[in-house]
Amino acid sequence: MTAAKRAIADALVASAIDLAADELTRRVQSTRPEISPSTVYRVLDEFEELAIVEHAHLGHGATVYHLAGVPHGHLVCTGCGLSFEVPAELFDPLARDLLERYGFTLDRHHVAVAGLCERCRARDQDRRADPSH
Amino acid sequence: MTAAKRAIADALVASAIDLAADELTRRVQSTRPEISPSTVYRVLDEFEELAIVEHAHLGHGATVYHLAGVPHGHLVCTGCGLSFEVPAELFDPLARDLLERYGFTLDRHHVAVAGLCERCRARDQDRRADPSH
DNA sequence: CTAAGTGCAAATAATTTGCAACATG
DNA sequence: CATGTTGCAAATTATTTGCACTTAG
Repeated sequence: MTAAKRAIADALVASAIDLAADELTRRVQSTRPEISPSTVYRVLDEFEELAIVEHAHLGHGATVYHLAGVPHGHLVCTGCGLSFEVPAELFDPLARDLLERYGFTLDRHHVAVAGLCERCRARDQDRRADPSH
Repeated sequence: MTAAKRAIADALVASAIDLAADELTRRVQSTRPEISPSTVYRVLDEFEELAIVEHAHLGHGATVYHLAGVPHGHLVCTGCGLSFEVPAELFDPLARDLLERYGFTLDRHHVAVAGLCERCRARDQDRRADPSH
């Protein structure tokens, strides 16, 4: 294994949450500034083929990556942009339904659904109740 | 209402499926070649604010747009790239769950989940059974 | 008229690719 | 030493923005 791969793997292990390639590159470069973004993308691709890493698409934002082995879905708030990781089992009933009705096999660790978090929901309702709009 | 908006609205009404801004621009330009992509993006934004149009993110592909009023979710096959529209009610149980457990209000018409369609699933299993890999 | 809307070209952002230099086994 | 890896710069794709010009009301 090469130095670049080592550094990228380390950064992935060290981070608790999903990271965009962008952010991952920044972290890797804090130790090894010579490692280029393209290498990060290439290594991530390779890691994915080896099933070491998985990615998900969070709305319009950049693709995020995380170590495989901790399956989880994502809730993305369209109000504030924050995203939350939730256990993959939450999607099991849906997965069963999709398989039965459409023959579609849901990829649970790749799921990101949009909506409003509690806070943004509340703010939205206030706005609707408020006459000034 | 301006000519550009009229043309874009017409193209949206005429298309049965969700379109990327890219494809929508192409269709609009087949009639009015002078209409620029930036106008398409700007008008789509405006239509969204008026709740005439909604968008969804299908995996790593471009954002797709469709007329509001026909709520539906999307299944995106990571094998062949095809996407399927499914009734929004399919996500109601999940929506209920997310609200109860996380206070998260699912945006049903904005949902796109990844997985494998029947055909790609089958191909995948074949590949796994086949010794040549 | 006058503000809103538009075309065009340039700017961003995320990602990919070509290629020559380099490191690893 | 042969091959797989990398860094860098340039190319791509999707989208946004600045700005001068046009058009609808």
